[in-house]
Amino acid sequence: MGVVRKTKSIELLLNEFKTQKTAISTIELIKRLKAKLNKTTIYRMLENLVDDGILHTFMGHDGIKWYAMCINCTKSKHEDIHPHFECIECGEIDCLKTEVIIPEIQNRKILSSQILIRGMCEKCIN
Amino acid sequence: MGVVRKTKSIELLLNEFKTQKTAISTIELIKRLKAKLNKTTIYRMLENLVDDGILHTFMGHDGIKWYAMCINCTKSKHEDIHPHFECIECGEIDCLKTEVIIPEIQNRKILSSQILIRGMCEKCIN
DNA sequence: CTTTTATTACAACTAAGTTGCGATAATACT
DNA sequence: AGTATTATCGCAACTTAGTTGTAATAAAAG
Repeated sequence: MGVVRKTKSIELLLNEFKTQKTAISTIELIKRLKAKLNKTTIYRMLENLVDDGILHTFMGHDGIKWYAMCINCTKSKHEDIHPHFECIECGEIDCLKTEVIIPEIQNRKILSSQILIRGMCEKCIN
Repeated sequence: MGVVRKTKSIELLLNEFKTQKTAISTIELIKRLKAKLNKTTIYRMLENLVDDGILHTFMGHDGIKWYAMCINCTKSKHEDIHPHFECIECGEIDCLKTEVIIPEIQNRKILSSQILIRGMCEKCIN
């Protein structure tokens, strides 16, 4: 349904994504905001913000959900077909601008793709 | 630790992967084998078979685990760096031979990558 | 055939995420 | 501004995938 009202909760949640450029997992958000927000509220807000094209979501390697700010997304068109990079050292995940080309496959129709690259980030490589 | 003994349970489980070439999710395996095997046993066997390089595992889009037979894997070297294709119509997932090139990224070290392509499979495209 | 110990079943648990519903608070309306 | 409407929120209870501890079972070694 998307976000209709400008509430304090939405402001609090979006503030997390404004002060941090990298992706944030649901469990991390719940941990950070548990003093002020109920986890159900957080789950529902995240869903609404994805509907509105403000956030996009993807899976980490261990099957938990991550969210990050959309850059060129609108309500109707999610341009989140970029790869994500997960550092195995610090656990941080961010969006990559790197374009990965998925070749056509005979007799199949590709609709979307999720690419999770794992390795060492700039900070942890040294 | 890997598989040490040839038990009826292992035979039953591997039989599922012999009669079906595509990947199978844990919940599907538990459903199919629940009359004969306990779910804990299934989870532990799957873990062992991955250790042995017989199966490889990856995440579906909804965060549940899938397993498939390895083709060129050994105990020490998992060559499962291929993409997986999930049909949004029938839900089946299979391994692709298609090679996807992940470009180098400045100041980062890539160690592995998971690629999940979603779309319509041969059967469902018509 | 006995002993060793990997394997299995069972029950109880954990953790991520969901659902239903009454209470609260944005926003619209007069 | 004051009231009505209804989106949003909090709480409790639930669901589901996966894990852990432990006693019983069964490969396979001696």
